[in-house]
Amino acid sequence: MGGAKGKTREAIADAAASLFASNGYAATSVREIAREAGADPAMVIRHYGSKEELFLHTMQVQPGDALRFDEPWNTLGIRIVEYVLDADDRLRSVYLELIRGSDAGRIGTALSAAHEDNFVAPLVAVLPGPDAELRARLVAAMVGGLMYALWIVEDETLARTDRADVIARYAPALQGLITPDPAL
Amino acid sequence: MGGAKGKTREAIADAAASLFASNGYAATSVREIAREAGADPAMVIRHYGSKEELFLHTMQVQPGDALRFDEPWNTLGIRIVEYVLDADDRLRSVYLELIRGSDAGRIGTALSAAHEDNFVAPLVAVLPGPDAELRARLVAAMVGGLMYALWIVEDETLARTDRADVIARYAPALQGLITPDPAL
DNA sequence: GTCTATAATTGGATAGAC
DNA sequence: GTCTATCCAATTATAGAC
Repeated sequence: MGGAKGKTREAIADAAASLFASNGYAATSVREIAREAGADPAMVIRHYGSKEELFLHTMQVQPGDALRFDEPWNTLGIRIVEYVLDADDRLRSVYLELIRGSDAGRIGTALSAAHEDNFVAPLVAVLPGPDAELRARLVAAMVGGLMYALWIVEDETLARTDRADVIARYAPALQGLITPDPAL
Repeated sequence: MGGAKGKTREAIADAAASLFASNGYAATSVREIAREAGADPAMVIRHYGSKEELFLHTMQVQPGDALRFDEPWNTLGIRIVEYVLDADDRLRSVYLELIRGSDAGRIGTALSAAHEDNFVAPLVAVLPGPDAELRARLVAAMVGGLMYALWIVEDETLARTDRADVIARYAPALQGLITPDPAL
């Protein structure tokens, strides 16, 4: 882990990230990754063992991508919606490709882990009140729903809708699960 | 369209539906479908033109699967959540495989169409009040979120949670978008 | 560490006899 | 309508020279 030793190794990872993001897992070949990286197909396997390993190594939610759940609860719904709306292309494609590849055992596991680590667990940790775990899991589901509509179904009308309007309508639904409901 | 003429044709469709549902699009081969149907691989192509055509022909939301949107609005949120929770294996796998295959052009289009025809359009038609289209699209997103959490991520904890509790927590969020908000 | 060459499979789809 | 035989393209992954 140091210096310029793994130059081609990094080039392969970069090329893979770019191609997996653009064309998806199935449509990206090891040959194509090697060509893009200026390396040899054999090196791709030599460095990462298999195409799936390389995919899992590359398509990960980075530490910097994580949403902060430690600020005031009464605006958390808004911040969560903004997190999805403001996601950059890389983060977006990571989730998108994990979802699309979720039938392959390891990739499905990686998606479950990302969902659990990045949304469910932090939410469970901060949510006050009863049924915290259930509410956290349903909030996480709603986040997934926004990703689903915008990134998978590609609801263009929704994507073109004024950002503030989407937040004004969707965030309260999240907030309703975040703020403990005395009546329930 | 009658009689016992297309016997193998139907056998192929049935085998394809079963295999696509169990193993997904990519992992299912034309040869396997033929074997399961007791037919010849060539017949699969002869009848349906291509594997993708067969997939699109097979993995469709049937008329009987459709949710009714014409009953009283104040319980629509509950009925929508129940629709997802009560979905049978076939309907579930149709959505699941459309989502997973959504990077292939035609399949992605089919998913968008199913989403639009089965959720967004009927909702827009019945929702009263302002921003009906935006609210309909966000309700559809929430439905997708529940599918996402239960079927793609396979949140086992959520799946094991008491049905009534899930409804009690998630349906109000949908209902909040369905019932016009005078303050907005 | 790197590359050439190729193994070993598998896939979808077609041609043409019956 | 049906089946036999096969084509052709593409894949991941490996073996072994340099």
